[in-house]
Amino acid sequence: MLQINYIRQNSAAVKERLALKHFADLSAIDRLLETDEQVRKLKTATETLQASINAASKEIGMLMGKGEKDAAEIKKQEVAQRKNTLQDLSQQLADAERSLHDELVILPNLPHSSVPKGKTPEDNEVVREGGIKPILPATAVPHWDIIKQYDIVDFETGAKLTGSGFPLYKGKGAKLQRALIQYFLDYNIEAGYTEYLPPLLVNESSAYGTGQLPDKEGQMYHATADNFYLIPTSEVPLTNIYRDEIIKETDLPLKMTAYTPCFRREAGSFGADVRGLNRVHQFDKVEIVQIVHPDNSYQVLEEMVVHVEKLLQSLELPYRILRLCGGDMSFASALTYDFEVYSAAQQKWLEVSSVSNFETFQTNRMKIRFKPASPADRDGDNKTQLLHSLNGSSLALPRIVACLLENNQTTKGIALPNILHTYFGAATID
RNA sequence: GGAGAGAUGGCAGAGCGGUCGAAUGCGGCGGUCUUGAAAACCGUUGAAGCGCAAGUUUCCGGGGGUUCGAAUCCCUCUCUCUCCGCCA
Repeated sequence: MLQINYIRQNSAAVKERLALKHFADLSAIDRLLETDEQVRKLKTATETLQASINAASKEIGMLMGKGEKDAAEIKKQEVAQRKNTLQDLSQQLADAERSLHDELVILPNLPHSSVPKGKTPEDNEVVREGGIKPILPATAVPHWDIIKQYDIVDFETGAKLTGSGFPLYKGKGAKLQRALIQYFLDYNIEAGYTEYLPPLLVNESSAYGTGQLPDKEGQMYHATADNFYLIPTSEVPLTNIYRDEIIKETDLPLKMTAYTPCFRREAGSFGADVRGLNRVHQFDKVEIVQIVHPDNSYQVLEEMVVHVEKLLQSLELPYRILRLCGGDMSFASALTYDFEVYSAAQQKWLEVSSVSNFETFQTNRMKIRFKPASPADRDGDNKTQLLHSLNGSSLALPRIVACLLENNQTTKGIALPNILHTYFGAATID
């Protein structure tokens, strides 16, 4: 959620930034500022009245104490009248505040100055590419055929158990998942991230905190009997660990990692994109999250990008890094880098990671703040400030698996990259 | 699932319907003392908002109510703990 103070002071810039994100209704900003004006007027009026009532109540207490009952009675009547007005005013204030919140919460985050113009994925900017695209034999097939050949993922039985998009991993397929998860976690921990194993269901406040609610409700599975949501990513529980906390500056940065299954309803998706492991309702992902000082967040973002890049390099997969254009970015992000790996058999790029800086968009909702350590070394005061939050996949498994299978297929089986041999307990899947 | 107890500041823990944003202790920060440190002593120390300011409002788990006035009384929800039941 954007901060109203910022919008008030920078309305022209806000409009310009929102336009880059293709936010349709820029006049919403003017309406928002009007509502804000209204709220502040009502607030002043309400509080002045409340102050007079509080003062009168104290007087009544004193009069009662002195035994001057008649004088106290007169005061009571006065207060009763003012309370009528107060009720009216505070109702208006509550309405105005609700409108302000509703108008504010639908605004997406402002894109960073480096975000390229554009509306569709074609407008994303390729930052760099790495790895070597393999030259596959004529007999090469896509992963949905490979998994049948080696009997390692069974979609039909998954559909029987649950529904389509719930793969059943089997034998070496299951073990490959476990090997990748273990490797990714070890890699992240090595880089200073603390491992967590969070709940897979979260309450409404948590889903709201990271921005899944109110607008993306339909994307999550909802356990209605208890009003819990199945997490679409471990970003949700991880970031919410620090909801409503004021963090000591000396404890920064906070670096977290977790493996969890992720659940996505993916309502409305269709077509060739959804074949095999390309898009599923339940998948495994290892996530990294950082909560950092606002001065460092873009440096940290670059570090996270390099972190993920090296991970992909270690898997010996051809990849590219994209800087997403305004139209392709997520609601909450200020700057996003997508990682794609090249699926040689499908002859297309598959997104395997998305690394974003949310600046204060999430932390404002969650009230994740810090108090500057020493007021003396800054010229301003030492008011608590919002921190910046960032996250990225490191990494999401299904498409990595798809590429590993497709790009490494040989007549003697799937030749796994060196780094996985120990984790998997073998060099090939055959 | 059943019965009971509880939720107060970073932590622990008081709190009679008015003088309570809240005693006290610990912790934190600053200082005195010290070559330095410890101890001792002194001071200071919650958050959010409105206002140019003076100031003022709100917050004692969440929501609602009683009252001129609620941390304190009532209702309700959530959570925690103890005991019982069930269970990997």
